[in-house]
Amino acid sequence: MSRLAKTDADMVRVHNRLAVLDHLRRVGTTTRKLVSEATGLSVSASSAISGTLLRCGLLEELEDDERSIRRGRPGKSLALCGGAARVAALKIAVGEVTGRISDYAGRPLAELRREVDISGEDGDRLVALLAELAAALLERTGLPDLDKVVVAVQGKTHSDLSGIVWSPALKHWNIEIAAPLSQRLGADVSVLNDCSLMPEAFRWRPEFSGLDFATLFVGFGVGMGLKINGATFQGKHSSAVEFGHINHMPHGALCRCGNRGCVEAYASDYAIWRRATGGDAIPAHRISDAVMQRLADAARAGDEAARIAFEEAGIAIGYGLGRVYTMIDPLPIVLTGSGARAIDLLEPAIRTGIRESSVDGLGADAPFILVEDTDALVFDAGTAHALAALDQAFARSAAEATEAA
Amino acid sequence: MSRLAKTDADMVRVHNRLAVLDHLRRVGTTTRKLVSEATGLSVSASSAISGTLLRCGLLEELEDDERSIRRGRPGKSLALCGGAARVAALKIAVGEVTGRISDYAGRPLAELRREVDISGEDGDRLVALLAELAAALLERTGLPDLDKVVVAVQGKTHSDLSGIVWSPALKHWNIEIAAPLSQRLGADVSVLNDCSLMPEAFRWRPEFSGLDFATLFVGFGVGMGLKINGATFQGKHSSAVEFGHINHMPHGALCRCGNRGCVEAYASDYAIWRRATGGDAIPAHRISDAVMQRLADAARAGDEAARIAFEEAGIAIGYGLGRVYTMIDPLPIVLTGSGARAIDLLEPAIRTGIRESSVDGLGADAPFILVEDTDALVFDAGTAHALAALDQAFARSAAEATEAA
DNA sequence: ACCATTTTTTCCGAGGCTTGGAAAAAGTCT
DNA sequence: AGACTTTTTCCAAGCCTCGGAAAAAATGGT
Repeated sequence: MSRLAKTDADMVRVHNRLAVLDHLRRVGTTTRKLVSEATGLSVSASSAISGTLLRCGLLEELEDDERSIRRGRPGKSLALCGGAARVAALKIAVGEVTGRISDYAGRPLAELRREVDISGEDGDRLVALLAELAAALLERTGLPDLDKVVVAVQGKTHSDLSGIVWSPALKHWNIEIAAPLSQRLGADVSVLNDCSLMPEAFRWRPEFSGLDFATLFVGFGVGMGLKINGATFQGKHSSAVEFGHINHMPHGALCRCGNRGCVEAYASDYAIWRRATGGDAIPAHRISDAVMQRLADAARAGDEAARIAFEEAGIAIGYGLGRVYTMIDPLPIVLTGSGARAIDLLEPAIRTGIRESSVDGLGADAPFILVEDTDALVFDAGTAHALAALDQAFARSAAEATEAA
Repeated sequence: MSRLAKTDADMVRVHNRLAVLDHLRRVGTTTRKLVSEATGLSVSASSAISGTLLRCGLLEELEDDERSIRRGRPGKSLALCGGAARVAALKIAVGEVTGRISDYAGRPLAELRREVDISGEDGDRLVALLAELAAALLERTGLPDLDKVVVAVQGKTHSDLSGIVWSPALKHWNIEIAAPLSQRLGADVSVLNDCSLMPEAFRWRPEFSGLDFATLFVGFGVGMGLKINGATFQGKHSSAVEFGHINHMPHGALCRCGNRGCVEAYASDYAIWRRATGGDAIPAHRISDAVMQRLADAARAGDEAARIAFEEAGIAIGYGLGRVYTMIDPLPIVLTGSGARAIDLLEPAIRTGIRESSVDGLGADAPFILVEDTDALVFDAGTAHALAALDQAFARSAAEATEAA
């Protein structure tokens, strides 16, 4: 019925603890005084909150032996205590399951990759595979258990973070992951779409602070993540921001999703490949990075068919971005995937597409930021998402810890 | 630097007062007990806050002489005190300037319409015209002054709510409105795009509570408003959600904005008219509602050219919605403008368009809610926006009022 | 070495807002 | 008129944060 709920002292406490943790995530190491300046809290409050978090074991005081430059009592350095918790970011993709485990400070502890044909797996076996991967990761670190797990999935996921609706990596539909995996691992599990999760990787990076932007993956598929009004966008029904399936051309090229004219049907690896090689069917298997690399080299060397394929891909991406810009606003783009490696071939066409499809050509000069390692980006994003969830939980539960002291 | 700011008792007080005001806006009249139940506040707190707001003159106790049905002490009815403030919603459109003044309870007090050719006006004269309109409205009500004014504009407005970037109603660009009009009227002024403002009209309507939806205006232009994650979307750079200028067809029909293939170039009055009459130029003058009505009747009577014109309009709208749905999520649509009157001609094509352009045809069954009176919708929206701003201001300043008592 | 200076941290009382329970108020029902 | 029920008010208590004072920990100068 009513939309606005009350607030009380509890909320204030939770919010302010979160503000302190958030500041620490941004700067890595700080002092009570600096916390006070960054958050606007009084030094007394900053000191009190830091003390509580220290007693909870979330923070630790560092023994810094560097002689201070300035006069006066040097501030005691505070940092997130890595040992306070462990999180895992797992990734389900075509033909592989990968994962990274990190400590509470965000430091990676171990990474693992399993190349397996998972296409035929049902829910039970997929969960078992993920659990086994998590166990193997834990074993490498010698640590006992996990506190939070994020599963990033190629494909559409449920908006309640419970599992997979559909994935190109799997034949089965509607696979429940979160609940059974959570039971196995004894940790909270969230399942999200890999592309829409990507902006989380920049959550605490100072150069992206307060900035709205989009992440764009161009590869075997085309996907987008949106950071808007300071929050990573999540749809109500599905993982959303299906940029690859925004229609580019009515009744256009055939897309994997069954529709015609999607951006993906022009800009994904398979679309570029089939356009360059003269077909119009969807290849049964994934086009390898090596093949795409050769195709790009051919285009650079003057192969007309290849050049046109990349150009049309760029136009489709550009029109898609222009449409997004018209709706939302021009945004900087973080670009990753095989498209990032072929940016020299794509960029002019992308900018042409934006210019032709947005009012006054707005956004045609939006900056592109290239990220080479897509896997690392997804791990960073999943880890950040997991840590943010933990911070929230810890800020809430620190109430009990206060009494324990 | 840091994103999360501190919270303290002041914030709690402001937030909770706002919760009480918000509840009152939703239900109209309430009691202290009901406030407590709706907000989650204790009855003591609810009573204390109500008392403060009463002393501030924002609320009033009603003498309800109806005999209570239930046993026990009857709750004393509380309602927003209309006399606490006055707000105006002004509207700038092609060939007219209109306005409505309302009291703090949201009751309309007067409406006025000036049909004038404003196309050649510069900033000063436009501000003077608006000020004169506001003064005339005030005079009708016999009230002294305004507390908040919202100006809804056809066209693009600055995201800082300061004025107009460009409007089809005006020849001049970049007209500053808020600051000079505010100085004249002695009230805070906000300038917003009419279409993106529309969702505000439903801010406190119970059937839209907590619901994300879009408002779609189809008429002389095509515009959209977006309520998303509980907030009315506002772009960072411009008024945004330029649905009418989302590209429908690369290199397609010529649009007023200079681009080719915009949704507006297929779905607006002028687009439908020129398609039906066989031209491809943009008519110099606005197509009247009467002409559009006749065109619709012709289509219903079997005129093939007219039928196709409406069908192509529907397809363009449908593809546009499908693209939005693919990005965000399927949303209910509140439809208004001449397009709402021709919904019988448009709807099948719109749904076809959505089906062909969204993954799995998702959203093809999204509900359409028709609103006949577009002017009233904009006034409702402007008034709600103004009242929400006042509530926020009052909740903040009630601090001083506490001491005054 | 020693003391003044500077800066950070801790400690303590005060103030503000909400809470929960008790008391008061204002009706209905028998 | 008295019992009962429900709403409202009143008051002590609990949690935060804030501001200032005191303590702590380093540097710089003599």
